[in-house]
Amino acid sequence: MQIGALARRAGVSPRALRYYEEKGLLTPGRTSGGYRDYTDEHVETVRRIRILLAAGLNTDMVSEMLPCMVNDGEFLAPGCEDLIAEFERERRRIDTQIAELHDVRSALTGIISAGRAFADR
Amino acid sequence: MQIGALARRAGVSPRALRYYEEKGLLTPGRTSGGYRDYTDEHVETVRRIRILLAAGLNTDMVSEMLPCMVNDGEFLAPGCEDLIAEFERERRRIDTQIAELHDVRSALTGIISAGRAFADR
DNA sequence: CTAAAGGTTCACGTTGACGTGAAGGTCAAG
DNA sequence: CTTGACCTTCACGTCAACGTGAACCTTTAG
Repeated sequence: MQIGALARRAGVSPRALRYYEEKGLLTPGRTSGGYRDYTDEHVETVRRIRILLAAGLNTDMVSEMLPCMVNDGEFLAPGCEDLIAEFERERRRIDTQIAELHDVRSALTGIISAGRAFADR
Repeated sequence: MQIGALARRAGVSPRALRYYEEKGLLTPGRTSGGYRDYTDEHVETVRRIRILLAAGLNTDMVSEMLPCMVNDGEFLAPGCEDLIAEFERERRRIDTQIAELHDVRSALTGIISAGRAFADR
């Protein structure tokens, strides 16, 4: 599969795929002509990358997590044990972020309902 | 209160306070010498700005929300009614973001627990 | 053989929320 | 009246995840 096909299937730009490779998140094969050659597994990998990036992780963190993700969250390679502390830090960061988002959400809800009450008067 | 004092009380840099002013989030008075002059209310305003920015809102959104925030989330000025639709869009964005964070959080938890099981074997 | 579609590697541009000097003005203290 | 701490306004630098050409190569179809 060429880069354009993967881009369409994964819903990202070819540029993004080249960027992920540059950051070590994706390692396609190469054809004799120098074209990148992707497999079906890469589609799933790209989906995971997008989810992790969307949650605010950076590419370094994603590159550490990907080899530790198999199926629905089982464990994979030796080497991942050393990263547990880092993952726990990241999880705390996410908990903090979720809490902050909840605060802002309720603030927004307060403004919205107050606005509605005002408009419905 | 000068900019340095507010910076210490609010836990931000003087540069950030000047930036907030440039973006219309903060409007201090001026002394005869040209120094910015802040009041105690500005401390609370800065705290709100930080919370909103930390939740991923941009300065434009914050500048629209601030005048609509009074006390613990009551309603304030006329003009805020027109922004309700925008606030609802923002709230949906936040809901999406929270869901994404929960997904990544459970993925992290899966990896961590699998790693622990592996280490405890 | 040739054109078109899609690929390749640079390499600079973008956006947002600031950081970081540079060059100089203000003000209370000694 | 001078030092030192603090302030002022430019104005360029940073970082991350790409966007956007430029110049060129590969592959398939007619």
